[in-house]
Amino acid sequence: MYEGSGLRARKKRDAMHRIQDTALDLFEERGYDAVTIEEVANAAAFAPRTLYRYFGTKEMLVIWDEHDESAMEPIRRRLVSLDPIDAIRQVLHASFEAMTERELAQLERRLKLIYANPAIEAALTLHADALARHLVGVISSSQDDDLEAHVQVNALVGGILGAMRHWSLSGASTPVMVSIDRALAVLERGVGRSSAHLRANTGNPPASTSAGKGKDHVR
Amino acid sequence: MYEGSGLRARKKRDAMHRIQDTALDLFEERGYDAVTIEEVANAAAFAPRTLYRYFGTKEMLVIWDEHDESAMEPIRRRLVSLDPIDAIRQVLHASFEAMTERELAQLERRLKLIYANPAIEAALTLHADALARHLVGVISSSQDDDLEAHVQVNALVGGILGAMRHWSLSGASTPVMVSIDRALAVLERGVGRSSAHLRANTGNPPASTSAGKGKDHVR
DNA sequence: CAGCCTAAAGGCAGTCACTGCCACAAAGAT
DNA sequence: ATCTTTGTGGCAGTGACTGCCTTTAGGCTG
Repeated sequence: MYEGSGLRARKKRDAMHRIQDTALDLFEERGYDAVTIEEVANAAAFAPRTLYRYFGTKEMLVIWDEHDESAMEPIRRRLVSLDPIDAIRQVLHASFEAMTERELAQLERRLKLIYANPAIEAALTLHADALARHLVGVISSSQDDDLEAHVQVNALVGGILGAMRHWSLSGASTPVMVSIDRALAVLERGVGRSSAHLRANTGNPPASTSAGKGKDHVR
Repeated sequence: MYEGSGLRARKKRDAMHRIQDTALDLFEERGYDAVTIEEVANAAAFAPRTLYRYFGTKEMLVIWDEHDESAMEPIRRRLVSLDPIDAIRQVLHASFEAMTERELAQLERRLKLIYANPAIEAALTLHADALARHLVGVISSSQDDDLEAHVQVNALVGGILGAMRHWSLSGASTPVMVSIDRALAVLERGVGRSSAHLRANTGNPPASTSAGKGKDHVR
């Protein structure tokens, strides 16, 4: 596993960018589902087998981000002294500021495709979930309560994804980071409390017994 | 689309239960990945095509819960007057109390399989996510802030899933509902604040510029 | 610079989840 | 009993993904 430099590494990264660009073109043009991996491979002049080696799955052609891999370390570093929300916020802010115009445009392109396509959005959720699991490992090893770490990180990741979806559904007009910032604020305040619509009952039990019929288990 | 009664409906539900039981047996015995849909179908004496019609996907053979479908209404009803956390908590409590011994055992069986198998866990995440989207629709139509609804519901669902995973990873010894209750408490308190490890900095900016290299975008 | 070695790319064949289509059977209405 | 409707079974196909093996090319050594 090589890393940053080396001709091989550069060649691979270049290839991945070319392939992703090609894929985004085709997906935008004809729809994600209507394009097969083989077509992308042909258009990008690579063997299908190679696409699979690079990206693993079809969805990753859209989801993949060059900088994702290197983002874990900074987060991990900050988690030692900061709570999860602040850690994520700082790293995200730094990332967005470091992005070029071209990268930002590419990101929006990808996000639009993601949220226009349930299959890709699903894959993104999974991807984020894997990241969450990673973070849980970091936190709970240096802290007391395991369950609390699980819940906090999962809620955090879920909340951010929710913000991104909302951003996408509402036209993607403002910068994504604004939505994410607002999401983080909501999470800090606590899920129960809404800004408007304030109420005082935080724990009265009853309501219908007639609804006893409506069971649910976990999901 | 029929509902509760009618002989056809009963027959279908019975068949689904039989098929799910068969599937769980096989999956536990030989591992989820090593069992094909066709084998499940044969063992349960149904056509593969029928399994797909009933369950849609292989993962749903494990995830499916008879009562899931009827659970949305009670939640929706409570969301009018309660905040999301209280609504979910009440419905979940009611559901668990209404469960028979046999149903509870089956639930644990399913959960063990789910969390022993990344593919199924992924599908569960997606399933939960779809439910979250539903809830967002209910809330944001009767409330002011769209984004807040997205974030809250997503965080809520994410947090519950986190609790369940933790419960599973830590041996599944206590009742699931206990873990979920604790998760809900964490969410109410706000993601930033941990119970122990209290700190006072909720918004100081800096830290490394050296970490500017570590970018990340969104996912 | 030649030649070796290791790692990556291409090609092939196969598996399996999932789908559309059509013929058939059984539930429910007349 | 007959008609209609709705669900079921079988068939053939698609396409994502994998293991395996061959070939190519980077990267290092003398």
